[in-house]
Amino acid sequence: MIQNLTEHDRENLQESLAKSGQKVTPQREVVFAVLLSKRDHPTVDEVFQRARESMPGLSLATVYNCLETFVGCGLVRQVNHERESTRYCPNLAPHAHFRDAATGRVHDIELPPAILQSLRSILPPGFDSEAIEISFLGRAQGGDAHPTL
Amino acid sequence: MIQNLTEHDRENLQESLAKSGQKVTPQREVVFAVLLSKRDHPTVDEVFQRARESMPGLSLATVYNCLETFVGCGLVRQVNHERESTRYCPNLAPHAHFRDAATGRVHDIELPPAILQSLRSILPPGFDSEAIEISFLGRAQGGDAHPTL
DNA sequence: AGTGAGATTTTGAATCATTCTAAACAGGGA
DNA sequence: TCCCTGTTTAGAATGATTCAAAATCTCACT
Repeated sequence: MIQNLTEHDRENLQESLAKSGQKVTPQREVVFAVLLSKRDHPTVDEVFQRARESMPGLSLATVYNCLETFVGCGLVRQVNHERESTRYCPNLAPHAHFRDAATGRVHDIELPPAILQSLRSILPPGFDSEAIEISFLGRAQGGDAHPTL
Repeated sequence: MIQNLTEHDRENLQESLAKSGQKVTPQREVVFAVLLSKRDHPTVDEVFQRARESMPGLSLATVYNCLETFVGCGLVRQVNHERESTRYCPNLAPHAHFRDAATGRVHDIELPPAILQSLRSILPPGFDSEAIEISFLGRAQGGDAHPTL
């Protein structure tokens, strides 16, 4: 069972929602509490299951709504920005991707080995990485970074 | 219309497939050619549309198969590893994610500001990034990086 | 207490990418 | 030729997410 929000967390929720002109609702409180009480990067469905324990009538759509709202006002992060169709590229050199928020286009960004190295070094001992994925989200003024390679 | 593979590209295809005991087929040639001829990170459906121009009978399932095969033998990269359900986390501090391939669990990895800075610096002029997403895929020996925060 | 506007929630249907299944097919030995 | 195995195909099935419309709630104003 999910415990209630602390005074501090409720205030935080209240303020963040207020900034985008939205209100605290019982559903939002429960969903937020779920997120805070077990920080294991739950899926929407997991949040739904857990939240239902304290609010049985809660609907899945509401969980989607709440999460979208939270992400919108910066209370919560989405682990997987890129939920559109998978894309493929034959560029095998290590590189990052830049998704232009305006056009949806994806550009390759060259990745210096030094950076790759320093990234690997931030992993705590015991963590072995096979692949690193780096993607920027933003806006590109000009044309292509790597026109067509 | 997609041009044929160059001698060199066909050899590359042939060898890579051979390594995992697979064969070159007309369908695979076409799909590979599509990938090489316009490097704009197409979705499966875009690949399908383009490939159909030179091979009208081609089926969508085959495109999925080919792409999976190519990724499997390292010929092609998938831009979006994480195609499972979206996950959410209330950790707003800048951090990377580490997905344990064995358990599917996602761990937070602290991200030193210096690294974030150097990452931003690799963007060519004109590219303005609002968000950076970094995720490792690999195996974790021990327990959690950030047990429950 | 009553009314109305607007936001929020609910239910269930719809969408869309992806995967699965089963049948047809292709090609290379025995 | 006949089988064996890998590949392709069409269409059904799955699963996450979104949408639409009706019901409900909140709160300001009366």
